[in-house]
Amino acid sequence: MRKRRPTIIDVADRAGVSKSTAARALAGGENILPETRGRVLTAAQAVGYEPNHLAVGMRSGRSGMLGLVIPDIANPFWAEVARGAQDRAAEVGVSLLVFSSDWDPQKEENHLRALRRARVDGAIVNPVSDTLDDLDRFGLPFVLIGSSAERFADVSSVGSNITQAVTLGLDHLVAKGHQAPVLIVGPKSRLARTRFLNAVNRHCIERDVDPAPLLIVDGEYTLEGGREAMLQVLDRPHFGHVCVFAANDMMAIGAMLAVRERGLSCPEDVSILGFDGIPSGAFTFPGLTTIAKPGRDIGARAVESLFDEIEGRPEHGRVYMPCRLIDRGSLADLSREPRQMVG
Amino acid sequence: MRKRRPTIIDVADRAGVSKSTAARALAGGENILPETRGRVLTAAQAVGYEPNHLAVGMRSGRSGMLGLVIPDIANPFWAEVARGAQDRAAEVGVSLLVFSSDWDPQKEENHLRALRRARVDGAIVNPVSDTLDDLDRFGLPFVLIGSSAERFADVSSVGSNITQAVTLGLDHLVAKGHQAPVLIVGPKSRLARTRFLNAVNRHCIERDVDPAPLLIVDGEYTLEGGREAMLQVLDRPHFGHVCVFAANDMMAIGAMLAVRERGLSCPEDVSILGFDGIPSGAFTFPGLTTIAKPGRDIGARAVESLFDEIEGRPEHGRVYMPCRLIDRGSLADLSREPRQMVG
DNA sequence: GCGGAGCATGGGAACGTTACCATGCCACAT
DNA sequence: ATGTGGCATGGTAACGTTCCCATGCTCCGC
Repeated sequence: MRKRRPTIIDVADRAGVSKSTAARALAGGENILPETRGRVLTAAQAVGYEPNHLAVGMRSGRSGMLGLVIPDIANPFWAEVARGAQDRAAEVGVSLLVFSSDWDPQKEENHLRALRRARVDGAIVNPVSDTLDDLDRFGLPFVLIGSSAERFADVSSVGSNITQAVTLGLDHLVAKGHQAPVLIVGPKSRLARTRFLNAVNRHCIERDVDPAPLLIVDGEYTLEGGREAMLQVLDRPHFGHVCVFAANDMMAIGAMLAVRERGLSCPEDVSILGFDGIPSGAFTFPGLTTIAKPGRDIGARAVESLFDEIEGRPEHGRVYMPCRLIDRGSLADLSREPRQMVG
Repeated sequence: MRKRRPTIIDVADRAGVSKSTAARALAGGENILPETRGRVLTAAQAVGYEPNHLAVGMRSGRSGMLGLVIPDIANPFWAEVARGAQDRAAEVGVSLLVFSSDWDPQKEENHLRALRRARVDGAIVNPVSDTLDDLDRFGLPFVLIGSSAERFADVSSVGSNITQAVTLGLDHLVAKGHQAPVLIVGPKSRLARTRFLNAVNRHCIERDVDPAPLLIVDGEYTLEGGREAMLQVLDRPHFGHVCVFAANDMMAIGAMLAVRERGLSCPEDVSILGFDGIPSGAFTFPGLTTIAKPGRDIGARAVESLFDEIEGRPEHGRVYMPCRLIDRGSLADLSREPRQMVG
């Protein structure tokens, strides 16, 4: 037989006051005798009172919970995002309901329904569906995250700053003496591919370089996709040091495996630059030099924006979080060596 | 101005019935005219009714939420556990409140308090504190997970089967022609170290081998810890092929880096067997052969046990989930080669 | 000396749901 | 014809909290 959990009435009784007074004391409100408050606090401690958030949410309309819908909590990047959101939410005593959608619109819809029913105060969503119907029906404040959020204008969203990231990467390559990197990018269907290539083009034009001759190779956003793309590159006739900029760390690591498979070595024969910043980039040999997306910051900032949204001061714009370079050794330094004239 | 969310009364009014009848129809209960139920369901659909779980939880005493407190959601193993728990919970329409304790008893306590206040129906906890005080005070059904749970007897807990895992690993090593592996284990203070070594001893005795001569090397449970341990092994005078069984994938990967650092190669000169099954074990070259802990299954089984606990049919014992071997190539096959006589 | 301001406290409604009991109706057996 | 049982439905209390208003008291100024 599990015993009943103490309520504010138990506290009030023990302190010899009414439940209104007990509530006032616990809320730290005004108009209460310090001595009375002390009695109530002592009583609450004594009976082991814990406020019932269900009741609070019911009465106040604020459940103190937020929803987080990401593709997969077991994916390192999304786990980082979740962690950032969690930490920021915990600072203000808010709990997070976490769901994984597996890039499946049906699951996404189910999860959003669960969030509506749980009466979360708002939600952070990496949208899978092409439309915002489910989210509109959501009828609650929400903030989108990730690159897929960029399809929707006039909605609050948080993502990484691809333009800045690409600039960072390409400038670093140039500083290390590399020219015209081969670009290993995702499949044509993916929005992220277009945005990555656009950023590269913009950067080249800004630096007065013609982006047209850059070699672009396709592949799935996976280890195997990167490996195949790299094999394709190595099997083309080529000359001198090869430099590769992969749109994703998985592909970059796959490319590194391919290099070794062909009996070449990184970074002596091939330089590889990744993009994501997954921790396991440190597990390869040499460690993967990459541009890290600020997953944790994105999660934290999304919670921040969501609070704004909830408080009724929405920004309705996209926030771009800056990326940073992690230098681990997969890039050769050719800047001291004699330049190879091309063309 | 955000408009009020429809309640069961709105549904009842629109269907022209009382809220009792509406509730019965929605609950799919007995004693209701099929035609009436139809009208109610249509009305619910029309007004976009979503049951308020806060109110349900308040009235029924079941919030439909579970708590999950793990060390770090950004750690691949724990992310897998979370994913497994999530999926199992979602099957029955239960939501998960996820918290990261960072192995910090203070944070653990705060998270448990948050769970109590949210009135979750139960919690799954990887315990950090040495005592169960916080959990006892929890006053709710709970299930422990992970190896740190084994400190506590007479409590429901779920973890991986270390004994079976070690048997699997050592038998596999023998099948590949290896003898007397060097054991790279964690620091003396850790409980997991003892349990790992005990399992090795038991296995040796069972297979009629003297475990005494096995070389045991210490290190932190990190990449660097594994690297240093391996360097130590390689710098000792040794002879022939070296075989290493690391108690953790991170250490195994660190060991692999050390091998390459000394100009040797894996698996030609050194064979390495890991333990954990983190996905990034596939990123090394060669891929890490390892014994995978069933993180997802552990999470799912913990939810299962927690349901039992909640329903009042507690088992109060430890469940050991079987591990499996992932063969990726970091072990040389010496079984066809001439045996090296030792001693 | 008395009215009213100001403060500490108490009483009660409301949030949305479910569980229980009451009501009214029809059909069937006596 | 009348009691009885079963079934569809309605009414209402209760879950634990907060918020608003009422009450009673003290203290101050006229």
